[in-house]
Amino acid sequence: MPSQKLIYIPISMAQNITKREKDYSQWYLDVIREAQLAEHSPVRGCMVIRPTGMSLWENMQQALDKMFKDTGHENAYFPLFIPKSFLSKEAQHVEGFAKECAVVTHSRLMSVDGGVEVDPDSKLDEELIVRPTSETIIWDTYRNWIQSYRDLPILVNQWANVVRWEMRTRLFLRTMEFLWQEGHTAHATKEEAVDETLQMLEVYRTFAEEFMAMPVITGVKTESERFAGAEETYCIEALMQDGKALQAGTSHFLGQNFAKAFDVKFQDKDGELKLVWATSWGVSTRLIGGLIMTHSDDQGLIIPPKLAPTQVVIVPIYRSDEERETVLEYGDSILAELKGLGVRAKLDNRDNYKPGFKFAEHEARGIPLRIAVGPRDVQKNNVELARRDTLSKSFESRDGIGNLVQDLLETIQVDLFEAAKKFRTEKTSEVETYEEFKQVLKEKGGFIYAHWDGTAETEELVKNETKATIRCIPLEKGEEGVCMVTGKPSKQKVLFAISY
RNA sequence: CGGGGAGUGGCGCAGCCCGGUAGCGCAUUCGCUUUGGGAGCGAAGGGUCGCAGGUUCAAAUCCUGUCUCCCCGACCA
Repeated sequence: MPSQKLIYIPISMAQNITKREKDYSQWYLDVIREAQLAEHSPVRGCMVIRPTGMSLWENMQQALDKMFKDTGHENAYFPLFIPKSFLSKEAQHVEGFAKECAVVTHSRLMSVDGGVEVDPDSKLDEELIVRPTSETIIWDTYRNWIQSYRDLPILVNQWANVVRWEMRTRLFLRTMEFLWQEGHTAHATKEEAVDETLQMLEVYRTFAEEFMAMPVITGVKTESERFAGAEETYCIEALMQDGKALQAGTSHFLGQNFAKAFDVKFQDKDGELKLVWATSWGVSTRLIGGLIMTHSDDQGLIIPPKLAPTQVVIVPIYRSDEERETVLEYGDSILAELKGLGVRAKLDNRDNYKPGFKFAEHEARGIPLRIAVGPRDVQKNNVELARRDTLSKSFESRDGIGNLVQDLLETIQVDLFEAAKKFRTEKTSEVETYEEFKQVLKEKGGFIYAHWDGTAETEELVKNETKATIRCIPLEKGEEGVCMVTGKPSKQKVLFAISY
């Protein structure tokens, strides 16, 4: 776990900064700033994603999108605005989102004394809601797309922005506007829809663990944590370095709720008119927050090789123009070799920064591997290779560097996952009594497995008394027992944690 | 939305208590010297002190309102 004190302090600046006490949030914000991922926008609770952050997101998008396509999905795009009446068609759905909607009421402005005001004459007949999620507008559309069982399944995904008027925001983890992907599928049978829900949960698990190197627990949400309008919400839960849990992705089995609300029926093989079964699933830019809080250290961000916009940076070291020329030529040849192997590499030939500065900067931005080359290396046919995750350095032969880098990138990917998993294991406890639960939560935090009687009352009680919530009922079945609070029977232990 | 803290050149801050017209470090630009872990010296540019009112001869400083950010609660991907 990072010391939470400071990252990236130029010695010359230290005296100015060290005065400031830093907590985990501040550390988190510092990583974002030093890695140049994002910043606050002039609008409350929103953020500007900088190119560095965007290319990271694009890599995540690309990997996810491929996994969606591989499982038979297609991309589509639905409108940003949802007529107010649509939202009220599914009772639970409105209830869940009503409190956090941005509402468009007018369509024009007018000049008044050099300023502008809303033109009262432009009031809309029906207000438009800026989508907090797209189930309603999509199911309204699906009604027209679906008549026969031959029209099913519909397997659609949308990459979009959504707006939720949050009371309290946090860069990446909870912004008012965020980028995400939302899959919306329609099926002829319940079994097929349930299978789809579980399949997408597995896609998310795979992405989190194999690409983000972020271990997750898969499970089902309790009724109180369920998505508004869903029959069942599945999720992946990750553990951050400060011991708090992060819901990293959700996959919902929506039953026939939206089909009923939007009157989406199909004629089946047997000639009968039936309601369509639905799923929806999504992950958002919150994943970037999860990535930061899983891997970063006091030197800054650490990006797993598979997602890193730049996987290897080559830093040339030289004194004279003559040396510069030889070293850059040497660096270029390495760059060409790496690129030829499909490695995302860059040569940092900026002339206005010294090598030490570049080392620190690339570390802050989380580039997995660094190759430093100077006159001595050229002479010996060497390179200096430095790993971001372990901060270790070694000298390697120039020959075969491409393959070595490829291997090392894979190693780093695996090591990051293993390190995160080790951390999670250490931060995971299993308790039998409520006393033990409270003590562990206070002293150690992290994930706690405990028996629960399955009632919302007990869940609520634990939440009120300890702030810990049931993150999920793990899919991996455990043994039966008795509830730590009430002593009533429990089918299996559930996962508790304090969450973001 | 309730409680606490904060908004001053691009970034990080001091100045505010006790009003007198803005300063430091970093960054930027130019020059010379430097370059294997965040370079040195010299010179230069850049701020109507979050915004709006008020008090005053005079406001970054005092008063009121408002917006935004951070932390703690309630809400949530």
